[in-house]
Amino acid sequence: MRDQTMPTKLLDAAEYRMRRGGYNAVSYRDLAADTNIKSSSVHYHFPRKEDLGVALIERYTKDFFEVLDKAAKDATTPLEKLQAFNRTYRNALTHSKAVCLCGLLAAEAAGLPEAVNAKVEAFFDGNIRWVEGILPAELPEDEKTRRAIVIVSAHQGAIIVATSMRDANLFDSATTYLEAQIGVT
Amino acid sequence: MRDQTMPTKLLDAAEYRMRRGGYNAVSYRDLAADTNIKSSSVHYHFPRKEDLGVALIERYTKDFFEVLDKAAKDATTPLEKLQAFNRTYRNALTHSKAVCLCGLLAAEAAGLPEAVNAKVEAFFDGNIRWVEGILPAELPEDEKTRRAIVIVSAHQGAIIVATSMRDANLFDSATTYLEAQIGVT
DNA sequence: GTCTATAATTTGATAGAC
DNA sequence: GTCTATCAAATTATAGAC
Repeated sequence: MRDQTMPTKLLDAAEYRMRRGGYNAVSYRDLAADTNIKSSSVHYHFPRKEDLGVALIERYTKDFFEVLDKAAKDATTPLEKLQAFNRTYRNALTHSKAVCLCGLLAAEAAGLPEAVNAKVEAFFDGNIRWVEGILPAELPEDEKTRRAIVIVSAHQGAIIVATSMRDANLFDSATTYLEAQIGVT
Repeated sequence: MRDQTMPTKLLDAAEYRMRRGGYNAVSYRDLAADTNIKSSSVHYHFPRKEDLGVALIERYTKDFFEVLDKAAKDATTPLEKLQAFNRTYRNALTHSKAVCLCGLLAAEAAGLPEAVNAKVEAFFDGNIRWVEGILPAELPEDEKTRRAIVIVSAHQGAIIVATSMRDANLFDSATTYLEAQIGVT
């Protein structure tokens, strides 16, 4: 694995902090300390905090859908595809031991720059459309939309509840039940 | 309606701000301005911010379960009781146009005082146990727990997704589907 | 209970040298 | 690209008068 560029190191540090404490839990001085440069140098890469936030969500969203598409690559049935979606969220919880960046920022929306909120909305819009696309073709469009929203909402809620109760098994309890319903027409 | 005491006014202002921007979006100076006193006077009522946070979650939790029990008072079937639970969350979204205080603080947990996190956990624990209590008696305990977690998670997620997408109907789309499953044994 | 005054720290951000 | 130096504003919090 070759050396990371400074912007990448900064985004890594920012993602770690922001997914645990939220937007305001990330400061330029913390990021500078994390990457062994000075805070003024952080401003060179991301002039305003809003720029950092937007870049972070863009990378997070891109990575999310790459992992998701890879996980769903060999899946053929709606159930297998839903399991790939589930694993992608579960991996975020297991490996990062943190909530979804966009779930957290969505909750904090009122205090955030509009450019940041727009990127968060796009993440959810993409999530819902992806899930709509894997549901059984015979379902009517509005029913697909409804179920996609349930599935995305339940995954977002499950990752928050599991994190709060410090028990990752709660995530599986919540999402396994969803799987049992996916095939039902 | 008689005059509110200053602690109540402060908690009202704090709840409004915290449910929109999170824990760090609430400052003593903002609360002082909201209630027409000085920030040092706010410290008289809540010496440390942690005290304010704990008091706010305690009140929020008490109010939540009072509204919930009242809404479920005349409900007899599991479905009717679930609908009361659903209405309680939906009211929070409709009237406050904000996410659940505890859902937001759970997501920000890593940056918050331990006393605050403990109160947030207790809110979720109470939520899950309440829903377990309304599920059909013939279900095995572990299945009741599983379904309670799905229901609480889905409501938390739905309020966040609906807020982010600025469409309260998404909340109904997500939760109506849950209702259709409640009676299934 | 509320005020004035103030302390100590942190924050996002900029100017200009190397 | 990174540094030193600095800034203005905001933050939590305290001391002491009324």
